[in-house]
Amino acid sequence: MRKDDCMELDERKKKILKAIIANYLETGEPVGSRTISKYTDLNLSSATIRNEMADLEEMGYIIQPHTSAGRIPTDTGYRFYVDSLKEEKEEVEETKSALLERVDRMELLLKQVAKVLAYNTNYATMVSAPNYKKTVKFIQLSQVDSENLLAVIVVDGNIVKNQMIRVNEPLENENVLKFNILLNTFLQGASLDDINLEMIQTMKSQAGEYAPILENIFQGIIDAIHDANELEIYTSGTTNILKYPELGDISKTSELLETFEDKNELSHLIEETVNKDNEDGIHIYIGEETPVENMKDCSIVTATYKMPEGAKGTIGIIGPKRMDYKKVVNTLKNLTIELDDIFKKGKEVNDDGQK
Amino acid sequence: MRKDDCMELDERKKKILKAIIANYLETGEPVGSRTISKYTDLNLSSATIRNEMADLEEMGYIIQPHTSAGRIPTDTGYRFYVDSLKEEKEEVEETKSALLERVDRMELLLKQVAKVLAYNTNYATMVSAPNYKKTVKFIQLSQVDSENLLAVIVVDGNIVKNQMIRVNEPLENENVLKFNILLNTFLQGASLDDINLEMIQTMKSQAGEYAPILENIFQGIIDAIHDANELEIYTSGTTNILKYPELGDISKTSELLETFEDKNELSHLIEETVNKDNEDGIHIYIGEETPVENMKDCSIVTATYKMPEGAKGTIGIIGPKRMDYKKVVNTLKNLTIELDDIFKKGKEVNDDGQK
DNA sequence: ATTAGCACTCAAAAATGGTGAGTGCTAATA
DNA sequence: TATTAGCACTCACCATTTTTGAGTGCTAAT
Repeated sequence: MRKDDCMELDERKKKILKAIIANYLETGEPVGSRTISKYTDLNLSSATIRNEMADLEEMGYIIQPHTSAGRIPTDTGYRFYVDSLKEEKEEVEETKSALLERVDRMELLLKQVAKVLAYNTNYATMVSAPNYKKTVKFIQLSQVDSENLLAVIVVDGNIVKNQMIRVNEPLENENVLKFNILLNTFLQGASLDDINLEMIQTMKSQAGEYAPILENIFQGIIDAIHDANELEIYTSGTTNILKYPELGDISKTSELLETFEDKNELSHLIEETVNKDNEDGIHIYIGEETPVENMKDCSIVTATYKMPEGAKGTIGIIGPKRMDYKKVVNTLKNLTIELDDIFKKGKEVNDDGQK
Repeated sequence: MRKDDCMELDERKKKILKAIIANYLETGEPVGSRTISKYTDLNLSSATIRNEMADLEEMGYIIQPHTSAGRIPTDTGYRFYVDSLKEEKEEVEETKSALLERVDRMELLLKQVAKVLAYNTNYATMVSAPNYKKTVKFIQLSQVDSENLLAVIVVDGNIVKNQMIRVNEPLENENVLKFNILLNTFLQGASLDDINLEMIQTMKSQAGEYAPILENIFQGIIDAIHDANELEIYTSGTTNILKYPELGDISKTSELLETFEDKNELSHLIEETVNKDNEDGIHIYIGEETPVENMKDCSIVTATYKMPEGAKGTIGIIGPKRMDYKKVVNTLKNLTIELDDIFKKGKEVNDDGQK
């Protein structure tokens, strides 16, 4: 490196670096100079390549797992590769996912998306429910038996929450009716934020002698909305993680699996991806870049889908750093497009004549 | 073996066999004659033990993984050991599970049981919902928006099922009311079996012009009850499976995990344990004894819990054959007792004054 | 019936050695 | 000046051998 020590990669280096990484993605073996010498169209001898590789190593793009072995990409290397992919013309090919028939309940739909994604990519996948501020669409209180009131709360997106409420003595039928009217009058269209002390007071005063019970009911409802607001995450294909022993020893893999089962950590990740929006909604975390401790040896690719109301959710995969980023990104894009479509249609259908 | 070739185990052999297995359970290493010679209180030289061990091997209780190694138990050996445990005085010690506070919803309760069990035993655990014939306790139909009817169905045990039903045009309010009365009149207390063609016909005739819609509603309700009747299974601690590499290579482990995720196979197993009842509700499957193909290298221990109505469910663990059976059985017994209690109390509370 | 003693076995660990892919460096070349 | 050919060197990987030690079965003595 005489010319210019702090210069950026010149065209040739780029080509070589890409070739190295592409090759490594295919084979999983450290790639040597001779291989590249033939692999690329620029006719260079292995010696020249070796010099260039030495430079690339010095710059931190590649590394030797041990002396006298070929090179493998560093996180920085992967990052370069992934970024360079974006500049290429993208032909979003069709992914097979006719599986995605119309599903009524959000939960089933998302679970299915997770499955399809896992099936298509062979990685561990996660799908988050859209994070919009849920507002109450409909509340129904019913006396189930002498001691149990059932509050059924439907929030938009037709997510249904049930909440059993213990009461000491059964309410009379007409009182249940009254309550229902009261509740719906005040709460329809309300989000969690809207339910403030003032509103509660007003409602209590209107409930008269049943105010104490109302207390109970409120708690139930708040719990339910709270519940609905919680970031729900569905995962699939977690056992795929076992297929990539490069992720390290069993104990690490096991920790990874636990992180997945747990889902708490995942929700951080997902919140980040949703908030840090960018052009096409695709986020790629490589190795150390990931915010989840246990996944520093993996890569994470996520995509954001949007609902017409503006709510957003995330679908994503987690796999080894050595992954077919092109294909993964493609699949994710396709799925988000499909999801967006489903929601758009759902919207059209759902809202006709109601608002 | 001169005395009597086909004789049962004499007292000494039993003692030795137990010692071998107990030791193996602890260490996981093949156990040799010298170890036993010191381990037991019967003062015998290693040579004598060796002779006895040769006999035990011939009888199929233990085996050498290779010549000139110690012995490890066969499935038959484990079986003997486990059976002999039963005869001992059992002091059911307390397990720590104050975690089990009162939980309202069955689903949460069972999930928690699975967790507690996994936490206490460090094995993969499964818990099945009780399998009683669910009967409808309460049905509520409501118009959620212009196109969606929500059927809320409560079956006993306060399990709530929601079912969105698409309709082409909204029902008038009073019709919804009518439907509710109609539905509850006919269906309250009915099990899935009770809903036959005749009943449907009768109801249809009473529904008058809305009969076609009824069709739709029925399907929804049948689906829901069906759903409720399905054997639900909750698992936990599945990653514990990774901790026991003795279960074989990664690919086998991975298959096992998939079986667990899938839950279909598990339901067979659980049905069997529930039906093949025995004295204390404990079932132990060792190795080849298990009905699930993928688990031939594991042991499965299950316990049955009972609800006052007679419904039964299963909790169980899956681990390596080399497992602390005593502790596991203990933990299971404790948990079932606790579960039985919870349900009994629930019953008392629930049924007062209703029937 | 039990035991001491001894030769034998064999898995697992450690030592050994060969192979080859790949490197860095130097000197020759275009 | 950039490229290349050539060469010595490194080191993971593999297969083979050696060593070790726990454990056995058998026999003869108690």
